[in-house]
Amino acid sequence: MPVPSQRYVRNHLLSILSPDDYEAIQSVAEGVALGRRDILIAANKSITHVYFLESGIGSEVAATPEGRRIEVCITGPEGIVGVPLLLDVDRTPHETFVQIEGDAVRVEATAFRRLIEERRLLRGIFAHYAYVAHLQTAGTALSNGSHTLEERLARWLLMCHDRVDGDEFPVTHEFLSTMLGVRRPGVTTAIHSLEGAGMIKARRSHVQVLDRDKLKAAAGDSYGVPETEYRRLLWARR
Amino acid sequence: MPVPSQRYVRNHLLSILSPDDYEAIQSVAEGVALGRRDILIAANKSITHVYFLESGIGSEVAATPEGRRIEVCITGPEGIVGVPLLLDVDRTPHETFVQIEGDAVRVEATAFRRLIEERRLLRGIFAHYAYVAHLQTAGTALSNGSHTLEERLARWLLMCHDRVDGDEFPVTHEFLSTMLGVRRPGVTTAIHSLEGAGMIKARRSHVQVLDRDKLKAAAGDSYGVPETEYRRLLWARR
DNA sequence: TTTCAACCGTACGATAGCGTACATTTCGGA
DNA sequence: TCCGAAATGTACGCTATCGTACGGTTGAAA
Repeated sequence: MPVPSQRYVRNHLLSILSPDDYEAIQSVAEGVALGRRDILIAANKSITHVYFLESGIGSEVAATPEGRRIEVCITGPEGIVGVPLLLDVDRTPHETFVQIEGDAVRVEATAFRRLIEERRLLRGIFAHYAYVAHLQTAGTALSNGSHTLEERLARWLLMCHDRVDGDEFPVTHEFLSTMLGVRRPGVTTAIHSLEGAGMIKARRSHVQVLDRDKLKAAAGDSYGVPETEYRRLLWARR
Repeated sequence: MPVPSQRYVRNHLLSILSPDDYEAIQSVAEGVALGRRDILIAANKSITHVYFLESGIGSEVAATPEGRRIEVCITGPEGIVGVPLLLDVDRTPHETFVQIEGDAVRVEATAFRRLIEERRLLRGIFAHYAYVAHLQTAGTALSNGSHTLEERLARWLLMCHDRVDGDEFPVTHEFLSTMLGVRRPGVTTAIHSLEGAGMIKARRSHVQVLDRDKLKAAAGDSYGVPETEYRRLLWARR
């Protein structure tokens, strides 16, 4: 698959690069389609590529040796999958997989390392994203520790909504329950509650956001901190 | 206060730098004493310095506009306080304060930026630490979402124990309750439970670790992932 | 030496979420 | 068109933790 010209690239980080930096990336990048559950970064294996999502969503999951899993960060077309490589780290105990299918521009690890080493501005922009990802993970820690399931669910739906086209996206209760680290029936009732308040519409394997403002209210202060910082650091940069 | 020679420096990151890199840092650094509750990085204000702790512990706290607070990461002499600066970010919504008093070597922000820009190896080592800090925050998210209070408390005590000299350190139940995002009486009973099992000894405003192995068992899989990665990435480097 | 604020112990009803089980609905493929 | 697996709805007793309140203890400062 071809890599789009910068004019048409949908990944926000790529779109704000200098034309020169973009060309440098383009010359070593390739386009790929991402299917649901594809593993982009496998746990404890060498990281082969970084991915700039053009559409779809990737999920980073923290795991313990005993097999406990929970989502700590999600990335869509606003970011980059493969933050460890940015930090000169070749592999990670976490796994990142495709939560919602889409397309991506990807760069092989060695080429990527060379690029960020040689290009200061490129490195700076990606570093900013790495920091926002840290804020998001910290926000997840905050939420997991002190918000109700309903608030956390609302936060999660908002974060997905930010990253997809349109108001609807595929997701099952079962999937949500492992991402949030709660029971599946707990998700079912929480979804009913949001649905009853007219914020969303749930159909088998899908959720549609009906009233984003109400959903924000339901999320309370669990939503917004990393989003604000993203805007401050990564909007309208060049 | 003077900055020690590399031979005697206690901060692990500084100790593994090349002599040349250390000298470069030393020439722009100063020694400071850190008192309990001193704020090293204030929320939403320009970051003035990075701190290499020589002793003591710093706490990074995520906060929302509404005032909700919870600890997401702690740093002792194994790390660096001021990760945002590493990532080219000048300020952050989080606050970092001194949890246990001690000493530090600190470097003014502008000088630090110049150093990491010019020195590739320095940048690499610090980037590795930034990644371990991300793992720790992710571990906090995992724990907050899926471990019991007793497991989380055990994890927290182990992480402190790793960073102080000796087996005893100052901490109040009240403080722990805000760090863990739980009720203060909840901490009291959890501490009693660990104490009853002979893992720790609690005195007014202090905790002493008696049996680290048992404490590890009590923490279950909440403890260990970032610690293992720290060893892989940052032990015996030069 | 006294005082008082900080710290700690404990209790009790309330509740969010758990673990589990099982029935029902939906949809894609044979 | 039918079947089976996946997804969803619901129920029930259980447990961890909450919110709150209050009394006891300790140690540093006056």
